[in-house]
Amino acid sequence: MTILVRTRFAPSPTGFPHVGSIRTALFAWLFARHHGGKFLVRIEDTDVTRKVKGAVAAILDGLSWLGLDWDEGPYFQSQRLELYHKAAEYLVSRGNAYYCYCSPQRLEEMRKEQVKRKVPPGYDRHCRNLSKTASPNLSGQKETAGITPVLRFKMPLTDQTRFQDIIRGNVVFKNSLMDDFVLLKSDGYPTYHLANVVDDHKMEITHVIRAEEWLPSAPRHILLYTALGYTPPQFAHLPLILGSDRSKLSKRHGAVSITEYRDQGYLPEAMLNFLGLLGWSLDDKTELFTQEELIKNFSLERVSKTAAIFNTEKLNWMNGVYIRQLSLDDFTQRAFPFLDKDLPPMMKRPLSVDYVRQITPLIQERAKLLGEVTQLSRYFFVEELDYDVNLLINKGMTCESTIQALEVTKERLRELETFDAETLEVLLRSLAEKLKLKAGQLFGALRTAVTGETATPPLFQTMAILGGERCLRRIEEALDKLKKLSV
RNA sequence: GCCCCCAUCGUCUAGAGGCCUAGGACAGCACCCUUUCAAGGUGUAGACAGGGAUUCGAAUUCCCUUGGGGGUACCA
Repeated sequence: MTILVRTRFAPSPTGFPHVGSIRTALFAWLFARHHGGKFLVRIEDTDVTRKVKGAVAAILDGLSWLGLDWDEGPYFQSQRLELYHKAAEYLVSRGNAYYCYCSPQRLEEMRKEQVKRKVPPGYDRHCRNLSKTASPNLSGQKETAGITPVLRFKMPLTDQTRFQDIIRGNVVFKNSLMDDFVLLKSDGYPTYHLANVVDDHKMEITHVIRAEEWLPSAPRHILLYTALGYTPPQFAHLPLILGSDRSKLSKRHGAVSITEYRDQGYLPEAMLNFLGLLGWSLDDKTELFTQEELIKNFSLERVSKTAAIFNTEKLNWMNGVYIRQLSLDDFTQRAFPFLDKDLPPMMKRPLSVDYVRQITPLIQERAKLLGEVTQLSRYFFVEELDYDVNLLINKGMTCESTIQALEVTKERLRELETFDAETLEVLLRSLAEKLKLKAGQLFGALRTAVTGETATPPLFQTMAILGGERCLRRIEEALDKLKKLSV
């Protein structure tokens, strides 16, 4: 009998979807899909104070954007409180949990004291034996005095807890070093530990795939499963994603939310590919994967143990590869919203799709991000060019020789009947020769005159799209600038 | 401090005792192509953290040191 694989992605809605957490989702999803299992989404919203509005929608958007579809959920822990309370009661009845009346102040002082004395910090188990040693109605007294207790797990004082992590192998923790952690907070919500264990069991999760930061909690969870009479699932603790300074990737390192990457113009295919390779690899050479190939080849056995730095350079390269692979229509369609958003608002809308489609072939292989498209093609849209006159004067040329070259060119262009790239090339190459200029010198001056840039797509194609009229006008303007400079 | 995890080029990684004078990719550099910029091509530089042990033989196994990271909450 083969067991159906069930994995889950369990983010807390305390912020926007971090690429690290999305990478975790991706691996859990890939694992489920590879095994023909189920993938579910569960929102761990048990911290009322840290909830961020819009976070759930952003998380779900991020998943959908990458094509990570889920079979169940999203479940919300805040709607499942009863389940956790039942589990808590069970633990109390079995003597595996107890109420704790210690005030936050007392706990804080205790912690300070422990740090000062250099002993391992942790709850001192002050209330652990309260119900047995004190009078039976003590709890009643405390509660009427306005103290709402928390529920703590009664940690075994001896022995060790060990488990087999799929990625890390055998891991062992001493029970005596773990404190009696909180299961139920005084506001009635469960902590992560309780809710997570109860839900993973109830949802029949077979493989808990999560980041390494959870590794130290794993033994607590295993003890909880056991105390609850559950069979623990398999665990796979993924390596962390680090920022360039080797600390856990965070806002300080720049963009961390998957939605930010989307908005900058990264392609979901590229993002998926890149994230898939962060901590996992197939072999020593394959870099490019489609979603299907990722699913087909993914395995937890090939996930590395080492934390990985998020390498934006490589992401950019990969995104460029994916952009170049797009069909022209697809690229145009994807670039369009960026042009629409980034071009000056006073320009008339809607933008001409036909015109945009003339330009995109020239931009496609030059853009690494869709967000760069506007900047790379501005002069095709904006009438006014703003550039430094000196850029018109190329190496080995003077203001005068440039003026002369542009004057002649202008005249010749004016006589032209067909203003296409081939005609322009024939004309301008021979013209450069006649003017005794290197092709680059003439073309360079012309390029700046016509686009205001020193780096553009091939000149003749660019001019053809711009059209004769606009080119002549811009050459005229360039000449004006040059003449002002020479007086 | 204590606990846990990890350790191959700057970065992502391949490597599961001889195939390794350690392979690939990004980034770097050089050259080629070329009207500029890209793209592409060719080439180059660049790593097994250190020390022991096991073995005929170690990047690969074990131990120690060092380094890095994570955890240590009525946060997840």
